[in-house]
Parts: sequence; C-alpha cells; structure tokens
Amino acid sequence: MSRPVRKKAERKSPAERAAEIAAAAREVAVEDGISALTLRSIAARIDVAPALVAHYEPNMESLIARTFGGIVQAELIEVGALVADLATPRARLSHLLDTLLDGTRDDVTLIWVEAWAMGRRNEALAQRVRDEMDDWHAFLLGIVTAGVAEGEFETDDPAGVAWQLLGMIDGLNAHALVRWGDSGERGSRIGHAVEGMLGMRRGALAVG
Amino acid sequence: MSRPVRKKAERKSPAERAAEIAAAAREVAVEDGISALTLRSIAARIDVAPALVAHYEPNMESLIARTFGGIVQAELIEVGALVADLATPRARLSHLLDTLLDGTRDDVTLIWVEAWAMGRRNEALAQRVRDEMDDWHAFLLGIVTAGVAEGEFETDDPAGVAWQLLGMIDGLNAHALVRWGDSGERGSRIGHAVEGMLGMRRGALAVG
DNA sequence: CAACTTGTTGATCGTTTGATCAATAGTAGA
DNA sequence: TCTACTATTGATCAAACGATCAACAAGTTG
Repeated sequence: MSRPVRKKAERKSPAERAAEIAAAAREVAVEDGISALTLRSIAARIDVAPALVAHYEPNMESLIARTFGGIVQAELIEVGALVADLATPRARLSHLLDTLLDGTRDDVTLIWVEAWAMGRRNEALAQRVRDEMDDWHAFLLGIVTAGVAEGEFETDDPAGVAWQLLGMIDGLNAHALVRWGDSGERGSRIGHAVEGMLGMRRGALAVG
Repeated sequence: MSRPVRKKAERKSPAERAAEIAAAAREVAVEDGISALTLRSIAARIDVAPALVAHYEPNMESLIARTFGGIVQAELIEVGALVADLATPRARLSHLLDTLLDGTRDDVTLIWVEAWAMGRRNEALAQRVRDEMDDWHAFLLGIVTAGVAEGEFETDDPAGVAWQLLGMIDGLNAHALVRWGDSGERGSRIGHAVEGMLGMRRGALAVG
C-alpha cells in the first residue's frame, strides 16, 4: 500500500511555478535527454500533477524546444566565459577545443543529437536548433576572425572554417555517445586538422 | 466504410517471409528513420498483420539493431566499391569525401544520428553501432595507411586520423539534417582540414 | 466575513506502442 | 484422401503518451 504520497502542491505564483517547471524540464533533459521530456516526467520531478505542467505550456513541442534552447544557451555562455580571458585567439581556440572534447559533456551532446533527429518532427525545435547553431557559429567565427586579424590564423573563408569546426566537434562528441573509452584522445586528434584549416604550422595550436 | 482492405496474406516460406520483412524494415527506416520502425509500420508496408512481424522477430530492439546494421553495411560496401578503382589513396580519399558530403545521403545520416541517441536505451543497437563504426574506421584506416605507405600522406597516428575523418564527416552531415542550404559547401570546406591532418600542402587533396 | 479569482488536481479520453495467444487456413507428407 | 504441421491472423492486453475539463481550494479583494 505504498502509493506515491502527494498531498497537495503548494500554491505558487505563475511566474514562480513556470520557472520551477522550466528548471525541472532542464534537469530531466540533462539527465535523460530531451526525448525523456514528458508531462509526467517533469511533473513527477517537482511532485505536481501532470495537468499542471500542461497548464503552463501550450503543448509539448514548445516545451521541448524551449528546454533545449535553455540548456544549449547556458552552455555557450559558460564556455564563452571560460575562454574570454585568454590572451590570444589561438589560446582561446585551443582551450575551447580541449574543453568541448574532454568527454565530460555527454549529457549536452545527447541533447544535441536528439535535437537533430527530433527536429524533423518538431518544427519549433528545428527552428531553435538552427538559432542555437547560428549562435555557436558566430562565437567560433569571432575567434577565427580575431585570429586572422592578429595574424595567427590564415584562411579566406572564416565562416566556412567556423562551420567546419562546429561539425568536427559535434561529430566527435556524437561518436562518444556510443563509443566509450576514447574520450581522452578526442582532444588531441583534432589539432592537426585545425592547423590545416587555419594555415598554422604543425603543432602550433597546442603550444603554450 | 473504406476500411483498409486486406484479404489474407499469401503464405510464404519462413525464409522468404523473413527476408521480405527485413526488406520492408529497411525501406521504412530509409524513408522515416529507425525511430519509425514499429510492428505496425513494417506490417502495413507488406500488407500483413502486425502479429506476423512480431512472430518473426524476438523483439523490436533486435529488429531495429539488425535493420540499422543492414543499411549501414550496404552503404559501406557501395561507397567502398565506388572508390576502389581509383589509382591513388589521395584520389580515393578525395572522391570519398565528395561522395559522403554531397548532401544526397540525408536518409542514412538520419539513421546514424538516431542510432547514436537510441543506442543509449537499446544495447543491441549500441553494439551494432560500435561494430559498424569499427568497420568504417577500418575502411578509412586502409586508405590512410596506404597513402602513408605511398608517401602521399604523412602522419604518426593513422588510426587517430581515421577516427577524426569519421567524426568530421558525421558531424557535418548531422548538421545538415536541420540546416539545409549549405549542402553544396560541405565537401569543399573539409579539404584544408584533411590536408592538415595528413601533412599535405594546401590544395593538394582536391587536385586532379 | 463574504464573494471572487485562479492555481491545482483527479478523472478521463483517444492514440500509439510492443507483446501474447487461441483460432484459422494453407501446405506437405503418409 | 486424410492427417499433421505451421504460417498467418484477429482479438486483446497493459503501458505510456498528450491533452482536456469540471471541480476543488488557497489566496485576494470588497
């Protein structure tokens, strides 16, 4: 006779409850991916009736899209801050790659991979994915163009290089979702490829 | 009063029926992804009762895993044959990249992306994904080592380069699932990166 | 203190899914 | 021809999903 005991949820202001639901959704997504986002999984996490979650969201599509956006946006800000203080574009890029490929971000990688797939059935999510990819591209493009301006990098297609970088990072991380064990080597492998794209001599990226 | 009309399926030998079901599953997966593989979607395609599909498969997990394997294996064989006759490793690699990044293989890309995500809930699929990735890696490794032996490429970590190549290809293709429009540029962007990994001078990959 | 507003819930609906099983109807062998 | 075998099916189940809505109750206002 041990049913889930929930008396009655505390009454909160709409803004507060909406924020709580959004936070719960982010937690669920980080733990089990955005494919695990259901009215019931979110409601259970904050010990609330599923209908309440539905009451605060027009539909699941938009909730998934917004949750994806929140997580990915936060990561971009976090990573951006982590790199902002470094002296040179080369150092920023090198540290960025080390950070993104250190194998500790599989939770966010899963979210990206699921988003690419689910985006084909959820247009709101697809639009959000495009927006966030644009933001990441702009971030990388900033580093690349700065490096070109300072003479560290050399390319006639900075935007293309930025897309290429993003593709490499995402692809290697996606592989790690199923292939364990090689996380430590992910970062080191990408070096020469980046040097080739940016006209650097071999090993120049990782130095110092 | 227009119900789906199906009298009774023609009686076939187990081997024949099993092959038919496998083929139907591959068709469904290529059209709508492996997430669309259900007893009912497969049964409907060959105009058969859903229970018959279940009768031929122990469970959905293995059906999905085997269907994934069949599709991906076929593509590797197809692409391998497409490139086998070319004279030099450089030509093989160049043509391979052009082929895989020409934007005409989104169907298979969707299957890969879904497999990385679904592999976390379907161990049989995850194992199959690892196996197929190993095969692709071995294929790329063969080209790289041949190039090194013939003096076209230069690297002290051919296996790492092969993984890197695979990651780049998959990442760029995955992006295209949501970001259309740039398919024509995918192939051209990867060139300098590859040249950097393989110690080639700029532009050497694409020549002739 | 009464009336009103509204945050919250249980109940319920319609779908879709994988799975099981007794019953049916072709097919081959005696 | 009769019998044994088995490929195939309809019916059905439980689980999980998004969604809706009348009803309840905790605040707020007058």
